Amino acid sequence: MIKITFPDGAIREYAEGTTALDVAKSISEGLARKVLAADINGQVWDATRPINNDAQLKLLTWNDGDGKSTFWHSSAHLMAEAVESMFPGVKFWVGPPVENGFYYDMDLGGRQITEDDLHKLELKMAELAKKNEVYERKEISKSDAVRYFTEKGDEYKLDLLQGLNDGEITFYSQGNFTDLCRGPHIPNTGFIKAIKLTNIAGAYWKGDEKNKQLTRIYGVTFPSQKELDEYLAMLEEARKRDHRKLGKELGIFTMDDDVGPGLALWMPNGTIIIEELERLAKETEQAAGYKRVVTPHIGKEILYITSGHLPFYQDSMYPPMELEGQKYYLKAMNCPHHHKIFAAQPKSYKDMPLRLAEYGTCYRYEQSGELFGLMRVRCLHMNDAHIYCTKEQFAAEFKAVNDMYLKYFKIFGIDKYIMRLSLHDPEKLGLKYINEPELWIETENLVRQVMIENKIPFVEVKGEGAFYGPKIDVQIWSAIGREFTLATNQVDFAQGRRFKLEFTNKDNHPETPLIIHRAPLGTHERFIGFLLEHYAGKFPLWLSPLQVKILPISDKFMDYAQTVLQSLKNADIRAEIDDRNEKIGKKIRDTELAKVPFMLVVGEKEMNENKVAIRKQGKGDLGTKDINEFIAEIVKEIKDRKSE
RNA sequence: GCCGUUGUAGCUCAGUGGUAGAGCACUUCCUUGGUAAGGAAGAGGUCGUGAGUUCAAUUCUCAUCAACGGCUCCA
Repeated sequence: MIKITFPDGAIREYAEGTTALDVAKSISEGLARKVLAADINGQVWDATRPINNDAQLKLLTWNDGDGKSTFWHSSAHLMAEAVESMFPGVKFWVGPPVENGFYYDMDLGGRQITEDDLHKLELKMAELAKKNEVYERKEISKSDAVRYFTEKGDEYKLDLLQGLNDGEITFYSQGNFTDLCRGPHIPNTGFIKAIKLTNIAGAYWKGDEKNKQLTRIYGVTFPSQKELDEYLAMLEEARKRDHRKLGKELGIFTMDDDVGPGLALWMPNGTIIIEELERLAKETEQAAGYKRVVTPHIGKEILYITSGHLPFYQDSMYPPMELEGQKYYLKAMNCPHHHKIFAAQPKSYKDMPLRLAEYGTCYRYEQSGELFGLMRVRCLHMNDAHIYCTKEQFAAEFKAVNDMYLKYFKIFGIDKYIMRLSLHDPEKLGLKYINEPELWIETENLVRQVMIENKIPFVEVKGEGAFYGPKIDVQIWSAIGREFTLATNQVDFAQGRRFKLEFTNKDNHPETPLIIHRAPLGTHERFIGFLLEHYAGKFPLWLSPLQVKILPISDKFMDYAQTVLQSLKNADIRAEIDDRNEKIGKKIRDTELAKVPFMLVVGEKEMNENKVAIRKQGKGDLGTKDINEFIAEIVKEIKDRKSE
């Protein structure tokens, strides 16, 4: 007998070789029908795999992350079985679960798969799922595994085998499909009741663009049709929040073929938001001791040779223009210009820290396939600043920048984000990263220390650093689930020396400053793209391009509407009159859909009492008020930048 | 940049080897209406661009540009 310990601490005895499924059955048949896998001593196992020793056991169902992953991993195998039946000879690479479903990478041997095929594959999968095919686990020796895939001529699985040791190799089979796989899997295919293959994509083998491109099929499956329907409805809702759709509807920005890809044109409504954001940034930075500067959009080649950007990023800069025998580049970053401002006058330790801020316009020749609405563009306006400081000042300055992030996040009600400490990859020193191994370690520790001391939660990721130093990136997600860096706070130990930046320290010796690059509001493009999705287009009052719309009941009250408009304008409130020849219901509907925060309905009653009938977007009728009282209230709301 | 898909009116989308349609938006007229769509009429597109096949191309083929879904990349 063996002892099984349950999550609640209960211990029960079972025969040696019992399975998680047996355990579940001993509790209830209903539970057994839902068990997908089991957590045995912290490892996820097949529910049907014999347990031979005492163990901690947690039964995993659809409601557990690991249960879901197992379900989707098994679905990938089911899809592979269907693909193999339709495309004999197909070779598979890997097929893992992902955040919302699974994919499988495959080499179709020159054949093409179409959207029509996806539907056929779904039907085939459903047919196979109904057979309740059991996922069978088999331990196999490395030599047998190598022989199996050599006979099959499958170079991909042979490549995978290279990295595995004898004794840790398992095969899983269901129906006619056998795959090299560490598992685990759900008990049988019958659990998979609802199937949607979402798209076909190319994916480089091992994620390296020099390698062959494989075909990747993405899909998602569920234990019931209802859950699939809910998922599809959720996607539909997300699409409604897509900043590209909302940006067009609300007249925020537009793109035009004749201007060029990735070059957003800010329309009047979008420009109002930009100006409000810049006002916020200016106020905040001034209070935090920053000084504003303005620099040109271009610079000579030598500037970017000195900064060290050119060898790393030449391909993603717009090609240079030649004038007077000199090459000029459109600036892809503001730092070199700012460094030159630092260098323009001699500095002493008394000038430090020096914080130079600019909403700088940068141009980056991003790869065509990378462009994505406002989130990834070729012309961007960065909430940029560079802080030149001594080593002693660094921790306080770095923390102050982090505090500024948090202050902004509070204003915008941003609570879903992750701070990521982005580190260098030692294997890519000299290639992607400045070849200063010790300085890397030193500054990375410096940043890590600041984060730990200030108890700021963060994750660490290797290979995401800037070429000149480590950074803290704030990661956010767009409405359709793509991950983006919203803000960034970077340490630079390289450029100060490269530009021979110096200040005279207390001992009257020249010293090179540390530099912090920071952009808490990211770029206007990405930030407004994010805000559109964050607010679903319903901007808070202070950011809303149009704050108040006046809706006269009929044109008899147009004169009164004009006096109301004038009062609002005198208080710097962005307001308009809906002077169309339409009924009030129609005007309300259109103004609601345009997401204007306040509507003021004015008719005979209001005119006689010098009042306005207030209607709030999404909230409906709020009753009447004296016009000055209303103005006083919303002026305060605007000034406080209330996010609701 | 790579793989795949798409491109018809301002927007959302039908449609066809014989040079095009709907709804909304827009304009005009009627209506002057009290909290999410009043009525009528009208205007608007060389069907992304270029070439080829054809008696004839928006439709078929190729190229190109752009967008979209991914991959790679992101100072």
